[in-house]
Amino acid sequence: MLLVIRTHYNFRAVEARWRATWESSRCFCAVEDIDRPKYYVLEMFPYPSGRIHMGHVRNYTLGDVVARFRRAQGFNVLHPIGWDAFGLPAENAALERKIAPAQWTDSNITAMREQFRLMGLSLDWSREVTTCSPDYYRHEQKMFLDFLARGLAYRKESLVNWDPIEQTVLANEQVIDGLGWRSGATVEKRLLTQWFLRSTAYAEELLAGLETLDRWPEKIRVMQANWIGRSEGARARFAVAGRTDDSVEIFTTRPETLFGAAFCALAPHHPLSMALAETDPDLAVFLQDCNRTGTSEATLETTQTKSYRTHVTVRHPFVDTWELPLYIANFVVMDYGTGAVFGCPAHDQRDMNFAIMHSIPVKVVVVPFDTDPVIFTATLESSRRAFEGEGVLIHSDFLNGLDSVTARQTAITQLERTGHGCRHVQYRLRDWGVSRQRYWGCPIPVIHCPKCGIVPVSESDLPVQLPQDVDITGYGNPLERHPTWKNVSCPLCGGVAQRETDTLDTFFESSWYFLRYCAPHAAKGLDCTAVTYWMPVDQYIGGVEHAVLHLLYARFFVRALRDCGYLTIEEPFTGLFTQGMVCHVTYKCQDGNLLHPKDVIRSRDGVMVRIPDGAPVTVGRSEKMSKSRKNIVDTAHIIETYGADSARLFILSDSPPDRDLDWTDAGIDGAWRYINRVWRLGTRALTMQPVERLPYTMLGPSPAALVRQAHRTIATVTEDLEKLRVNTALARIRTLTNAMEKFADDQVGANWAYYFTLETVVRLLAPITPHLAEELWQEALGHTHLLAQFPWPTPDITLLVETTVVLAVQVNGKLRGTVDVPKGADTVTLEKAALAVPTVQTFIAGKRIRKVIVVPNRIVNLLVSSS
RNA sequence: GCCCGCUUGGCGAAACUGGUAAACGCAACGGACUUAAAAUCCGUUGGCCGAUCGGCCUUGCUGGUUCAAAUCCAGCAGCGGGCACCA
Repeated sequence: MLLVIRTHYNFRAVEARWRATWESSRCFCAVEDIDRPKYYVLEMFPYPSGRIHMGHVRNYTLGDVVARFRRAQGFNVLHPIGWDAFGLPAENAALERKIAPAQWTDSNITAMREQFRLMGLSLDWSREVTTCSPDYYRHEQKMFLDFLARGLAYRKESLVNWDPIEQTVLANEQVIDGLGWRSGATVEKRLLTQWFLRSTAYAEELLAGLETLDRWPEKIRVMQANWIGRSEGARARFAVAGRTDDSVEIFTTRPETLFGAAFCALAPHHPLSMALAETDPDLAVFLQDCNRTGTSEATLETTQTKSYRTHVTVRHPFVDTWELPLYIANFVVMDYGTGAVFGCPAHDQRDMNFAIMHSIPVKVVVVPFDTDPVIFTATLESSRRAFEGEGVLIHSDFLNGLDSVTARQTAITQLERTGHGCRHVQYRLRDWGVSRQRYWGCPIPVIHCPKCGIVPVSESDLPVQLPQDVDITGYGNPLERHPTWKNVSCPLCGGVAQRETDTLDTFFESSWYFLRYCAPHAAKGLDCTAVTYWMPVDQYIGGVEHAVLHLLYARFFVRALRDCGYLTIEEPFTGLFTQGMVCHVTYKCQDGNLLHPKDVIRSRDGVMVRIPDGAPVTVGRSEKMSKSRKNIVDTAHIIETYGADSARLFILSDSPPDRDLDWTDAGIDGAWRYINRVWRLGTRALTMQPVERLPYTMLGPSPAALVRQAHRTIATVTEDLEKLRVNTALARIRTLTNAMEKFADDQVGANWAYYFTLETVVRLLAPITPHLAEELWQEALGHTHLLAQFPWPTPDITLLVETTVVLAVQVNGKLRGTVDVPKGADTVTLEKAALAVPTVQTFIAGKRIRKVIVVPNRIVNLLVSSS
């Protein structure tokens, strides 16, 4: 059918048509094929909030560009999607709207699935996975049991944020300025027995593995390395004076400063602190006081150092007769190292501050190299600035005269020899607490039996399903309060027992969903053949906010699964791309209230005003789109007005994908205009005489130049897309379409050159604006098969070779002219050509040429001096 | 406090390994078409000076290396991100 020439592209009809064709042809469904190289591209799966936002559009469009590009390159592409469906918002919705979390989640998924479809993404919907489905979480319950059997899952007491009004545990994000987000009650710290995964067992491996991730952003690797936080040092034991059984074990990175020790301090939750409090009522009060401190960052920042001097003293590990005071201090954290420190005021600023507060004497044991110890000591004491650098040891018995690096090793050796300590590598990384006292999560499949203790649910009883009939009130844990669900008989003794009512952290589901996509309907959780074929993910794309938690948990989880025999890989994601945020300016009217972009319009004078009354509006800086800033642009509305291709094109234009992007109305208009320009280029092909393919050598000069430019564009766009530089790829394509618009002549082969160039543009645009490309491919170019299944173009490399180059000519380093020269010309020819440039001659006339620098194919620099 | 980034026209940006700074786009301005508007098309657009040809300056700031620096080095400033009583 001939295309009717119109000035406007009917995106509604075109997009709907090709979407339907792709879907019915199932051309995006992946099938394992060991004869073809695979490519696994994955965007971080969405939480089903109910609507897709611009961040999603950016994320999935980028992924789709990669998927379509790699598919065209001949890879067997896996590009799946699913839903990260457990989590707190569903419970909030249940509370606010009296709708069951499952129902709320389901209807959100239905709505979002439709919105994703409208974007024309080349997703394999046959592999859709929903994490709140028992078919999904039954497998992670099995994994949990395997972890438990291997000692990778365990229980221990841990501090949680406790809301005394809601009688519930709060996540850190739910604690705002030390208060519960809903109740406003002061949040307390409570010790609760919780489930943990032993992620610290993999600290070294997770750190070393970062070295192999050369297709990850450096920034993310640094963040993970810092998070894991490896420190080398020693543990040392200080015996408690007068109590033969008790000792205080500390960790230090500076064991060489032990002779400068002035005190020891314990965390309030240290077992010895608790033990001492039993016979010391003042200490008990102090410990209670410490528990009341909030956990938010703001609170931590303003928290004063609080400490308590106990009645006991501890003995120095190197000098048995030397006794040091023992403090309990709130700045010592229980879950790092041993929960105890020794204080060395002269060489640690925080210890110095502590010493000042408690009038503890300062003993200098390290002086900077080539410095007088007496003068230095005096200066340090008066300035009250600790010296934390390297230097020479003094007043330190067997360490005297050593440099601090050597002394560190000597001190450790001595600790080990005397049995008072040992070398130790400490990580900042903590074990992953996976317990949540929440309803909408995966139930932890264990049973608590008064006789048998913790009993795993037997495999045949999986999944442990969430009850449907829960009452979500906002108080306590709904599973705990459910009348019958938790009551079961013990699988071992058959006696009365209770289910675990904690559910798993939602990061648990996201730690293995990418494995499930490989065989989403398999009876086993992981199908070994499919996982071996598809994994690892070749290109993972998502927001930088997951740089540490999700990406680190997943890396740990895959290793834990490996050790349980599920798979053999180590790193789940060999390529990672972190996209920037989508931002928008904020609008504020004079009363200080924020206004939504749809309530604001540009007046005739060019200033922004409020829509109903024309009241002036101030434009604030561009910030990440969010409800609270009222700067969200509605995705559905944009797609409805401009079409998916325009939205995709805009979001990929201009800004490099890893940087933040400003959403502007002008920008989306510009994308829409460009789509129409390409459309018109397509319609122009229809008016041409039937096109006959001509060999390049028969083309006239101008058609030949266009064809050459098309080949060059193929080469550069391919290179750009390999590196996800979509903005520059688009700039190249635009340059080519600009040339097409200007191209008008009747030289030999003009029609062929135009047709070929149009075909090139269409093929290069296919990953970016797939509907438009498919339409032009079939309707304007006359192809009868799907472009979505057609190979990527390859440039004719013989046409990429330039015969001439523009030589820049500088005089004394300043550009004075250019000249066309044959490519590869020798230096003598280049120098001659350079000297002949008229604009150059005016600058060298009457001057002496001292030196000539010739860089073939690039530049000639003439150094002249007057006279 | 510690650790990372980043800084180029009015704006988003480009520039391979040090070799013609500002490609591509947005906005703006001028023009064509139109009764008019929109759409479209054609121009101009880093700054300063100069009638034109042209000249001088210009990649956060100050220095350095080099025939040549947005790019490399040192110091400083500003912005952003991560971690944070981590011993």
